[in-house]
Amino acid sequence: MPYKTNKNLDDRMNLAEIEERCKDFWIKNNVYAYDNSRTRNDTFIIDTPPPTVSGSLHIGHIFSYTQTDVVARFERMKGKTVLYPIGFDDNGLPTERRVQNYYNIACNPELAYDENLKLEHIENDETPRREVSRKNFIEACEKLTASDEQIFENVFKNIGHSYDWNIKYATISPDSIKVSQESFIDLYEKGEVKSIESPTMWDVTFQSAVAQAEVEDKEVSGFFHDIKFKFKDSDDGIIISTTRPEFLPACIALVAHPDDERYQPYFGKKVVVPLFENEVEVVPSEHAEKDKGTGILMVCTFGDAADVAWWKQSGLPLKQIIGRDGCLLDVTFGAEPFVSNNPDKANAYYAELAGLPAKKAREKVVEFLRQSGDLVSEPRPITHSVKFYEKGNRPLEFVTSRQWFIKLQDKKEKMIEAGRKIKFKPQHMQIRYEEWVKGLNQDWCISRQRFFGVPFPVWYKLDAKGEPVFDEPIVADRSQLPVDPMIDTPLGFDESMRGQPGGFIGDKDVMDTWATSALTPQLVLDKVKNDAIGLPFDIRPQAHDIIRTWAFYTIAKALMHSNTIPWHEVLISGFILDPDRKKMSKSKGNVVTPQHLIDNYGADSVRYWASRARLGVDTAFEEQIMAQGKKLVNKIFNASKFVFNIVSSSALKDVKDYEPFITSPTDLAWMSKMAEMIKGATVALETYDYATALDLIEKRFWDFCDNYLEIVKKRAYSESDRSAAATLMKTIDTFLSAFAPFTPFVTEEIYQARPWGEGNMSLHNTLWPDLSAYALNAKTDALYDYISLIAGEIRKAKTTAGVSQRTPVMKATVFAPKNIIDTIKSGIEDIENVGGLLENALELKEADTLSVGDIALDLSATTQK
RNA sequence: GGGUGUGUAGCUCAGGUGGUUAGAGCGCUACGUUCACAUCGUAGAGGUCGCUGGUUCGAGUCCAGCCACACCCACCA
Repeated sequence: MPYKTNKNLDDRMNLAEIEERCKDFWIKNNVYAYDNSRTRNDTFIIDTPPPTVSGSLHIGHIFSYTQTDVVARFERMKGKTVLYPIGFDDNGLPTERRVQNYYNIACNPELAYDENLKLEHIENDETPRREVSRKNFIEACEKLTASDEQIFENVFKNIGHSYDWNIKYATISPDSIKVSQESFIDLYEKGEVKSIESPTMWDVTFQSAVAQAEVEDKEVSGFFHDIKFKFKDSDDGIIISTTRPEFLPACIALVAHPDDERYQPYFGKKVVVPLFENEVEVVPSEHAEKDKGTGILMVCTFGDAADVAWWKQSGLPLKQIIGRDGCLLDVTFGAEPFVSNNPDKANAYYAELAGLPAKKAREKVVEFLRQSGDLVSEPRPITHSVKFYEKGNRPLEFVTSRQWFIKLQDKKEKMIEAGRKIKFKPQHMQIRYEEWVKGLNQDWCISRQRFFGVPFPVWYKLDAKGEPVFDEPIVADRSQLPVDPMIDTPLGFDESMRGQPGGFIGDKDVMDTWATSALTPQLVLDKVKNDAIGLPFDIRPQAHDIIRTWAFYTIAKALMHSNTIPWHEVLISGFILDPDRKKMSKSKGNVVTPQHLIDNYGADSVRYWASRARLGVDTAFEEQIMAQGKKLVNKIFNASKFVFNIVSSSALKDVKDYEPFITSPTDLAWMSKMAEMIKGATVALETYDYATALDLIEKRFWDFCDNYLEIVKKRAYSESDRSAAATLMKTIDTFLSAFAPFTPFVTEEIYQARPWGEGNMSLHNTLWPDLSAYALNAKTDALYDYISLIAGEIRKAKTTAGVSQRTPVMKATVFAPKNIIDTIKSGIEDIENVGGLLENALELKEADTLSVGDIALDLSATTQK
């Protein structure tokens, strides 16, 4: 399909029209299609980040994704085929959370499917959530993600990202589920994945386990409670400070440091837990620190991560009192593990607590302690940091449950080694990766007790009593994938045996969303089905906040699956900060969305803004830069239009092969400057330093408009001179290519409207310019600088005199060393033209240094307006 | 407490291997406006390069120590 040209750029520039024309042209002509017949060496592969589908893209996405697009476009123009996929991360908790809020629903897997269920967006979050079946819930997720993804896709197309839209994946699609389940099976067979029952960090709102990487600390206010644990048959005791007195019923020991003299006399002795009256021992352990608080603490199952660690090596019984919903479980004192010297009293207290959320239970316990006199002083307010799921708003609890884990702790060394084989840009981001790996203290919990995600390809046999046999999971055969164990039946079983003693049940959990997004390279390979390519890819662009998740997990999976690194380089983009240098986030309400900026300034200008920032550097959002970009785009358009006019009326109008006509010394000197620019920009782009490349190109372009174009304007219009017109053509062609990765819309429009050249092909399928043939030696090259300087001095003289630039110059003297004078002589006509010099007005005099003086203006010519 | 980065003009940012009067764009001021462009041009004002020491003939640039800000991790009785 040919491009609908705006012939000779006759119309005034209309950004919206240009953008529409280009989008249409690029898509209909498959301009950005990946060519799978090319060799790996001729292919550039990008592991594009699939944005999380959770509402709207914000300007930070546009920022970093555009930087990658510049790289992709450059590599394409270097002659490579670019495998530049696009994906959407639409499975997992973030999506479910959005769906719950958007439709105000919650999943209740007990309910039956309602095929007439109507889903509507509900703004008011006050009304209680409507409960829907698992199937209805998943359908709601599918519905909302589909419309969200369409919006994302439009924005990406509007900003001109050159993805191959044929290679589009979604992490919840059947293909992705298959790849993700294959990954699970592979790791299961390799012994890298295990299912164990153990205390796990648990989000009580989403009622799911979460992984270390998804946890973040938040400062919250709380209270220290000083509680007296009395020795048996004594009024003396030990005072314990705790922030979580509601855990008293689950207390299993008191712990102090072995060297702590204050408590040495008590080690081995028993104390009585207030209210619940069970006896616990005072135990020495390195776990406690002498100079923290009172130096002694109570261990409960489980108030925090340290409790879990201590409990694991203690051999003491587990007293789980927090349930999956964050409320206190129903337990009875009087039998193991809830022993008590006074079960009736303990049960009476506990009956008041059972079913309450932890926070409410805490208040109740404090009230009881106050009454019983065990609270030795009033609670003291403190702020302390507490672990939260990054997307949750209630503190995490430790709940014992059966979860799938991928073994990571035994691979720290290998992971660091792998990280060192990958080049991080900027380099210091590698240190972040290593620090995270070093600090790993848990395996990767990949199961989530949720609904919209990749199911585990696993069933469990039921024994004669109907209890699941977790130690011998039935793993799906690869031929069954993708599989949903809640619907599909394991090989060798009949669906009628589901839930029956001696039969089977499906694993009802889904996988952590990262377990799938850590496979983005594999998802892409699955899509393109080309055996000639594989891991490692060339680049992984991403932001620094997800080094510990996305980069880390992808490296881990590549290592475990194929013992390789997933990519050669990681390009870390910076964040966009708000004008107060604060991180943009929904909760702060300072998020800027992109579409109105594209509408106001044009896609090219927004891209210009993004391309100016260096990798890894956080940047304050500055709309002025887009205005600056718009000026540049306008200038590119107008300068091109001007050159088109000149060329159309010149002798070169119908000449295709114009380059041999570039012969005049000034023009050759200019072309040398252009060659220098291309060389610098190429080197910069090859190392992903697009910002430096843009800077070089832009500076030279403004120089072109301000100086070169002014210098040759007059000569270019003359019938006899073909060199100037040819140089202008070559210059415009070069600038169009050089700007193409940055401002693809305006450059395509101009390229297609050129009065010379073919114009059927997209500019973005042409090759990056090579001007090395024009690189001159420094002496000849300098002619352009001299002329610019002389013209500048004359211009300045006119400005200082406050007269029009049209004012003729009667005399001007250039002082310069002999060799420079010789050079200048070769461009004398251009100097006269650009300066408005009368005949013989220019005088050249020998001197030690180059300067311009004795400028005499013909003021009589400017008196009338 | 451990780690990383940043601190240069009112604002947003550039400033390889240390070298003459420290740069750009925006903003501000003045002037101009020529047949590509007012989404224009020319010129000007504006900086003790976070602070303090050190190395050096010479430091924005190297070293040490501080200060401020941001981010990551850990602790969180």
